Amino acid sequence: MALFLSTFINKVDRKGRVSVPAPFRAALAGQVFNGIVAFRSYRLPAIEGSGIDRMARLSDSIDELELFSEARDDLASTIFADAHQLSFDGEGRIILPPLLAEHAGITEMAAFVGRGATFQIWEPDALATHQDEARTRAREQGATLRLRRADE
Amino acid sequence: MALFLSTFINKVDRKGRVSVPAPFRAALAGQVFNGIVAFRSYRLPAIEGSGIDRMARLSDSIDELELFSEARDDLASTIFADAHQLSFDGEGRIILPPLLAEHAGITEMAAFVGRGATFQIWEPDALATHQDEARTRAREQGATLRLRRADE
DNA sequence: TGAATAACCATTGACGCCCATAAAAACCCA
DNA sequence: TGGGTTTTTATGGGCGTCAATGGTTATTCA
Repeated sequence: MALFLSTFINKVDRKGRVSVPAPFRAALAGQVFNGIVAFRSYRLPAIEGSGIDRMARLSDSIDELELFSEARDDLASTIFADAHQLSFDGEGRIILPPLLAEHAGITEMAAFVGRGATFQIWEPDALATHQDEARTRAREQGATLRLRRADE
Repeated sequence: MALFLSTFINKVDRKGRVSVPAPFRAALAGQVFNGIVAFRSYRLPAIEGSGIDRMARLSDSIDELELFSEARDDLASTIFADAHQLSFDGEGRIILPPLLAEHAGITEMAAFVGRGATFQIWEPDALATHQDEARTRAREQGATLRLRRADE
């Protein structure tokens, strides 16, 4: 499974193209679709991104929700209907669809933020604000995580 | 699992490169990514380091939290966004990103401190100060530790 | 035929890769 | 055990390559 780490800030050119950071491209290498999958985050002013492999897993997770439930319905329509397949050009760039760019407030620069199995794309200033809040919240609530054992 | 012991102080050259101590490199041998993962310590003026295997485990742990929950979000953005993959050059060196070096106050020299499954990178003087304090605190509080049995 | 998109090429600056050297550690053998 | 030899580390520097970015031409679809 791909592992996305760190944050990279790249420029959006006048044609709406952005380079996907080389390490992210490397993490996606070998997947059936040569590009990324992106959709609007429904809680944050950001774009959610991942490889196409992850979408298959998401589909499975949602499949496990109760049939005809409202939650399932909402998730399915929010995520899959809104998902864009953005393929790489020869230089590893994607074109940010206006709808997504707008949702994240991206105009000049785009910040690619690793989140482990997925990543997000933010407007750099909005990202800085959000991270301050997230860090504070994580610390205040003493968010902890039990680390899985290697063989678990 | 990698095991990092002892302390090594190496020079940072003008290109920002530092040799990772050979014993640490040996401990990391065989991992999928030939290098280290580093991020700013939350509580200390130091850099936290580990192999990529540990990050993969962290990613799996976070994957078990509820999708799109706030807690998951906060953890992911706090942990992964700030992590850097630093690969070894042919001589076992890494380049310290300015952001990390700055956080730890590292300019000339870097101290690699083994902490078992992980390690830290310090500015040598700051490390000495910190260790004095830690030692004093440990003595005052009579810190003890129950050793796990081998099969526990 | 025009607009949007995709494919192609060009530039530059950073980074990875290679070689060289010196010191230290490990090794070997008498 | 001790002295000498070999190997490994740490460190410094140069050069080629690739990533990021910008622009131009071809191609597709309405």
